Amino acid sequence: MENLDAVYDHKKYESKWWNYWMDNHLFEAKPDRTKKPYSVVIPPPNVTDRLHMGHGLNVTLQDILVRWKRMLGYNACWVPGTDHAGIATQMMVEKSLESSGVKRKDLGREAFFQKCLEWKDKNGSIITTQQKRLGASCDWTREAYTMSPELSLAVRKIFVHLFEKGLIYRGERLVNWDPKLKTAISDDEIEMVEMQSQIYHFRYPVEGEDAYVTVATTRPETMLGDVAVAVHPDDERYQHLIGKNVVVPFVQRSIPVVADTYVKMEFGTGVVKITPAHDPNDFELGKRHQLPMINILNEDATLSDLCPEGFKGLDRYDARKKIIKELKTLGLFEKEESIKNSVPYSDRGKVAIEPRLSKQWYVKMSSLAGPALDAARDGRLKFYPDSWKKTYFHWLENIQDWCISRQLWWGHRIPIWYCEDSGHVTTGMDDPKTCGQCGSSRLKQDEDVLDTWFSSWLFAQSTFGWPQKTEDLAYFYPTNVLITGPDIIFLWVARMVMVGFETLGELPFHDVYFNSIICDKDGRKFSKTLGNGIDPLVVMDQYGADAVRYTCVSLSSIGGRVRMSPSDFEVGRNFINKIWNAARFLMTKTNGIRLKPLNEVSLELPSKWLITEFKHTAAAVNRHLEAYQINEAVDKVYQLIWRSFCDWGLESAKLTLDSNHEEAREACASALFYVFEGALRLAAPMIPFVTEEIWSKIPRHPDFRPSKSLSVAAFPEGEEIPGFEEEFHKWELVQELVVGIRSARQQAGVPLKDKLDVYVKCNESSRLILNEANPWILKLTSTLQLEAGSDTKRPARCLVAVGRGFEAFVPVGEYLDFDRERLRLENEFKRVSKVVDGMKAKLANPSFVERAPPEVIELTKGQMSQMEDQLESLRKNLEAISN
RNA sequence: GGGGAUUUAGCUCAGUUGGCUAGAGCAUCUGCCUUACAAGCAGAGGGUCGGCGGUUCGAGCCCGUCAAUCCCCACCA
Repeated sequence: MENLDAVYDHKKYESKWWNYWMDNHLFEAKPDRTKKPYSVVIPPPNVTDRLHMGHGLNVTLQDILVRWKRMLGYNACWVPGTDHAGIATQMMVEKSLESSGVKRKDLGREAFFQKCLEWKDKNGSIITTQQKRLGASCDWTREAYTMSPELSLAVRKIFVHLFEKGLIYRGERLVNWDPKLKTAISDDEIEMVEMQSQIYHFRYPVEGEDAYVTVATTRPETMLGDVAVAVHPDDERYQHLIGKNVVVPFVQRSIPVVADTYVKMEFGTGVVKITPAHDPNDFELGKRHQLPMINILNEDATLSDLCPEGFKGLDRYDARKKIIKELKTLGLFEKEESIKNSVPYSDRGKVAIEPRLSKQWYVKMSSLAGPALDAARDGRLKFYPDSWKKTYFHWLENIQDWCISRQLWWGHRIPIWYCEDSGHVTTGMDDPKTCGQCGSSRLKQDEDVLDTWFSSWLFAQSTFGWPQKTEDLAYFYPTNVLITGPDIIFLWVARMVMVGFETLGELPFHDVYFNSIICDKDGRKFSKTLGNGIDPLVVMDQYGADAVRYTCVSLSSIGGRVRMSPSDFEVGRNFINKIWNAARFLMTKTNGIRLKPLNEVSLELPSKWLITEFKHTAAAVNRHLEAYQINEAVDKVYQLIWRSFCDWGLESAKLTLDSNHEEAREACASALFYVFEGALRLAAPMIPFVTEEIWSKIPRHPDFRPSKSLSVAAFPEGEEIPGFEEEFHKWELVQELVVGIRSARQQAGVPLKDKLDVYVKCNESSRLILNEANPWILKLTSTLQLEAGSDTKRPARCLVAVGRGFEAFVPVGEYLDFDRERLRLENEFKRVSKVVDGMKAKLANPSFVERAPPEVIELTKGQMSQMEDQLESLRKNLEAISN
């Protein structure tokens, strides 16, 4: 027999088993029609990412499900991969270039792209290395990357497909412009930040009159692009102005006063300045009134050449100051007020975005949304928790067209070519050489790249080979479940569903599990700026991957948020330590004992109980995992190993194992290994490293088929053993008695070393059970001698433990403190009488007896008579002690 | 403005279709170095399940309402 080290050294075993799994290709999956597939694609992290606790939880949840199904015999395929992260990567590379004094533009497109490739090769594998450390049982030979040739082909295919279907179009409209990154971003990539702002009131002189109107704005610099002022058509204050012109100061532009119901009379002054090129509402109003659009911003948010001297070239915020100053000089400034408003910020660039007029490529979404909505409505697509469905519906029902072009260099270049002669626009799976309309060869490809999500939305099919008709795709698609955060329900999940229908006419998955958002102990999201994050790598170093996995998952129920502090991981570490020590003890204690199949040995009561506990747990774990109640499943395993196996199983087994009854020892050891080995298999998906190490060292139980790794051993399913259920309840009685005696003794202050006698009053069937369990009861309660029977008399100077169907007297002689014991019994009496009163009232209620199901009534009756007996014995004992 | 989530022990949370005396971990208190584990063992205390109302024989669970906290979406001249 091999021995286990005194202490579990996670560093040593994690790498050992990882290498073993990899060397034996245990997680690789190929289509195999003899097995049922179970496939999952990972939410691809950005190549720029470092593992944080959110990833940690997400990866662990997926890994538990995948390992579980793999052990159940499914052909489990978990596809890993990363996302090229257009904006994030470009920012990183630009930053590192700038630190050596190089600007992106100076380098040029080709060279910059090359730099990005280099950066990706060097840093892009960090996150995947970290996922592996957690034990992610992906098929790592399938590692996907959104800019790989295969996935790029899929991107090209869907683009061409949508273009030809008329669902991709180029439009000139206002986009969310990130002036730092100098690119458009989609509506879903902006974040509204509430802040204290100033609103400025100033005057526009009415043309040809000695009058003015007062407008209010938070962005006065946009006045240089004003093309009208608007009032409500019913506003009596301004009727006389409608149709007249006012003059924009600085540019001396004469602009009309228009009437539009968009204007709210009660807001501000009731007059709105209209800047169609820089405000979405103004844009719409401008279209209604055929107003011109004046683009006053450059791509870096400095004022454009359309602004007058003195303003052009100024940064937007400098321009704001200057405008105010000049308005004051002109006597047109009225006042400023402080208000709270929300300002759109770029998610990535962390600067205020500007609505800016530009030409971009869009996907028309409304027709794609239909099937995605239907699937969720009719239940083919399920969310866990279900409440996210509303969010999903709301977004899809109000879906906006998707701006997919980005003014970046890092990404999939848009496969669109413009003919410089005819202006004809073309696309295709192959790069066109000549214009399809005029035959000219002067073609120019679009400069922009595609939104990164335009590649990751295809992840469920592109990673299996789409658009090729591969065997992988036929076998593994659709995937079984998507596990991700609710924060990307629009950006990713909904779009995956839409493109799933569009590419293969099928849902990409039927279940979506949304994992919790991880917060610090004060309930704040982890963020870099707060510095409140817990680095999974640090805690893994400290406590081990298994401890981190266990803690993470046990803390997070489905959905919601989970508060986490670094000390929480001690719980996980303690659990790992407990299993390790249990294994050590079990192995040394049973050294040399032959293990036999369970049907060849005669099992003792506690063994039968323990085996039944294991079966119950196994069934519950499968049930919970099936329902995505993963924390519940993990908790069940914890309780089995710690509470049932260690506290009761091993403790009571000590007796038998120390005896010289060889057959009993064999039976006992066989049962212990049967359960422990099974528990390891139950725990393996959750804590794969430590279980694998122990499993490799413990002797093989003859009831199990050997396998080359615990990772591919059979997962226990909890089929019951006939006749054991009754034994199970017998031991439960024993447990109640043991706890009762221990409690009475301890409360009375009897030292453990003092062995006392116990006299139990109970019925005949209980007596038989207690007799059978006699040696264990003695052992577990420091009892010298136990007598049980229906006519047991209460001895003098004793403590009493009253349980379901028994009364246990513990004569303690000197130790008896009458007051203390009386108080204890009184409290117990109060507790029980409360319950009895409740039940009495229930049974006295005629409608309860009439309408409740008979089995419930029977149950209540049985409980009540039992509790009345308890109450009666408590009363008698109180009486006895008071005399 | 619209939608969602949460509220259960001092703390963090379970509680799976309404039905056994509401559970766990941590923390606290008490006693133990009882043949593996003090990162442990044994015991104890602690909850009118956010408030109110309703449905029901029966509510932590279902409905309504109020309150608090948080999140998402929309708007913000």
